[in-house]
Amino acid sequence: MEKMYLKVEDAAQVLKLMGDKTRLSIMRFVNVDECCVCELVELLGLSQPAISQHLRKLKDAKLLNEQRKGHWVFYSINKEHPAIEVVQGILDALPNGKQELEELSNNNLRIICD
Amino acid sequence: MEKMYLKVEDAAQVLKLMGDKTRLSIMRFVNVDECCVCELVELLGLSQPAISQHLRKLKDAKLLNEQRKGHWVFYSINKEHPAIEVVQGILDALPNGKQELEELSNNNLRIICD
DNA sequence: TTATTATATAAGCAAATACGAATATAAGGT
DNA sequence: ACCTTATATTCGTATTTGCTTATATAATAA
Repeated sequence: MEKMYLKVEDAAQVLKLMGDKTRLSIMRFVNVDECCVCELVELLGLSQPAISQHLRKLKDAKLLNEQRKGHWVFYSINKEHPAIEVVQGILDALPNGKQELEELSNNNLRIICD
Repeated sequence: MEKMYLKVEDAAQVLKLMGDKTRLSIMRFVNVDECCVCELVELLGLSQPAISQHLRKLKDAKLLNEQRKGHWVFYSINKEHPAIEVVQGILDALPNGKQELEELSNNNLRIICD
């Protein structure tokens, strides 16, 4: 199998999106488990519109999948993204969000749907 | 050896810097071989001040080393950077700059100092 | 010294960005 | 139908960004 290269412009777009600490942490969290907006608001300490706007950019770039479950909209990492290996390489170099998500659980702030 | 994680803020800074197609290509080129400013100007088709300003940002972030040789200032990738593995992972996913640098050579536009 | 070449810096500006406030939409419960 | 909760969108704004133009600095050669 021949190695596929990303286009420089496409890679730059992904890196620019991940080059913001809020969005980078969103990716850290959804890399552990899908998250709904209110969980990310809680985890990141920003306003709901701010989080929604970041999520929209990540979704527009196909880095995230969106799935509504009742009241909530859950976001998950898109493992089919052409740059997924680069994305995972980046996230692997960071402390993942597992611990923070567990703290959310302990405070009964996690949303469980199914 | 215990795995060292980057801080989210530090990683975000590196990604933001690489999230610009001009700077990302600068990194592609210096990853092949050290380059002077005028070579990068030629390769990237931007003004000398524009390139200088991009180089300064990369240098300030310690992603690049600077070395003067006579008239010229050569920039090379800093292999000691804490995020170097992430950086290399990104560059490995891109077509490297070898071919474009060879074309420069063929047009006698490469600067050879030592 | 003066001229030339390579690079850096400063100033100004248009475009992009990240945010909050206010408002709109969507879903479920009463 | 109404209310509440979760999310999205719109708008205004302060900040940042990437570039150009003009100028300054650094190194070498004549």
